[in-house]
Amino acid sequence: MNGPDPAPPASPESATERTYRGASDEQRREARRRRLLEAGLAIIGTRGYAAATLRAVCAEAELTERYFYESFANREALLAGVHRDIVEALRGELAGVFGQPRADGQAAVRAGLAVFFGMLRADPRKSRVLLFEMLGVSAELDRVHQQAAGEFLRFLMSALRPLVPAARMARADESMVFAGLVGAVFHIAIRWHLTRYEAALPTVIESCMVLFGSLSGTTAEGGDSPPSASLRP
Amino acid sequence: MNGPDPAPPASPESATERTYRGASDEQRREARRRRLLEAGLAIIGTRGYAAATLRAVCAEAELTERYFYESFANREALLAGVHRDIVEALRGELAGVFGQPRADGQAAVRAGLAVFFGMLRADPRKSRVLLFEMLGVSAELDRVHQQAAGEFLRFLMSALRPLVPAARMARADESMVFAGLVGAVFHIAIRWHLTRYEAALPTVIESCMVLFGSLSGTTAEGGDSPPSASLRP
DNA sequence: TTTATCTGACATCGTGCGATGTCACTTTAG
DNA sequence: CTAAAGTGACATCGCACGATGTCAGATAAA
Repeated sequence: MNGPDPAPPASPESATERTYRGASDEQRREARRRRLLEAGLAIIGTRGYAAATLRAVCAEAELTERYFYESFANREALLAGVHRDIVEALRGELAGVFGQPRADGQAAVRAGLAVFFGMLRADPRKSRVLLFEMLGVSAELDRVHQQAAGEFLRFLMSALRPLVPAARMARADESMVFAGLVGAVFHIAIRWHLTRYEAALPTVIESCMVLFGSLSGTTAEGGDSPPSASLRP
Repeated sequence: MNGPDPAPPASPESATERTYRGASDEQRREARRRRLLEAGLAIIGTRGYAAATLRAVCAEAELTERYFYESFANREALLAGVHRDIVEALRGELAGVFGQPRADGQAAVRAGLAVFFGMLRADPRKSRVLLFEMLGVSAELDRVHQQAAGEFLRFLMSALRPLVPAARMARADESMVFAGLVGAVFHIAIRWHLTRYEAALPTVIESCMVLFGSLSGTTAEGGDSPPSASLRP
């Protein structure tokens, strides 16, 4: 009567597969994870990381604490996950802009800046996570933040580096200069956020281009005001 | 027998004045405050703001909790105080550099950068407080951080603005451009800190000057390498 | 229907927080 | 000397945190 292995009851690693409410194990896990990430973005992006307590996040996601630890080791991992989603969305769009080498590097950089600032203004919660909440939490997250800045740095260098005369970098460190430019863009974004996105998007982009333009040898292209030397406010 | 008001026992505001161990009320208060600030710098600057618990700070300062509340309303106020000391020390030294208008604006900026980066390298704890621990704690401290960046912005504009041709700023926002430069300097400082101050100070300064140089019309002054257009790594 | 898994609400544990209080001891003022 | 003020080492309170555990009821597979 004993059939050939009728049930695999205690399979190691518990590879049990079972549908529940019409969704597989993986699908349910992933759905919960996405809900937690969305809740994390909602809370961290509006009230800050300190307000993103376990219970607050779980209440926002309408899940219990157990499912938090199913997807994240701790609060910090949630912040890292939210940040990662934002950075990957940006990277995806920027890769489309900088993917193939363009003839006009400046135009590519303008398009990239439009993507970056456009996304931040479209969802200020992402601004807050990307620009404010990542620093000072832990050394690990500081590193992640720096790594994300490095991503943008590579895009910038790919488009801008061929335009920079080597003599300009004589006594400087090239990667440090470009890192400074990324910091400039970030800081301008921070100001823009704190001033509630008051300035127009083209003004923001052109302000960045002024900084980039100092690298490439090109001077102002369409100035209509006289080059008065010194003016006091 | 009842003399004319022999004792002012319940004077309002308790304006009692009395020396203790050779120091007045105010002097003792101030000494305790300074010890707490030093303890705060030691802990926040090495283990982070999260590690600066009330009891940890009081233990480091060799004072009791009562004296913490004598000088600070809460932990956040301590961080603000530590930050304020750092910013004021920097402002004092920078005021000496940028105080009177110089003939050579670039030299003034170089001197200012040397002060800034020199202080950070001399005490990396201050770097950490100034560049890492201020962001993401609270909206109030974000504002304080932004205000400190504004101080540096004013120094930078005072020395650099007369050199910038107005045409360069045609479609940009001037204060936004300078804010970007401050952000660039901060970001370079962050990288320098995270790489344990590996690069030489003059290299750091010249990397900043490359960014500033793009504003003023001046091109490279002492380049000894040929202006090869495009080079691949 | 029975059995095993999944789910959600809640309890528990240790810790640190802000805040306040207690009490012996030291130092100064009268 | 005596009384008052300053000091330091702790204790205590209520609360919320991160983290982990418990257990009854819902759901699907046998």
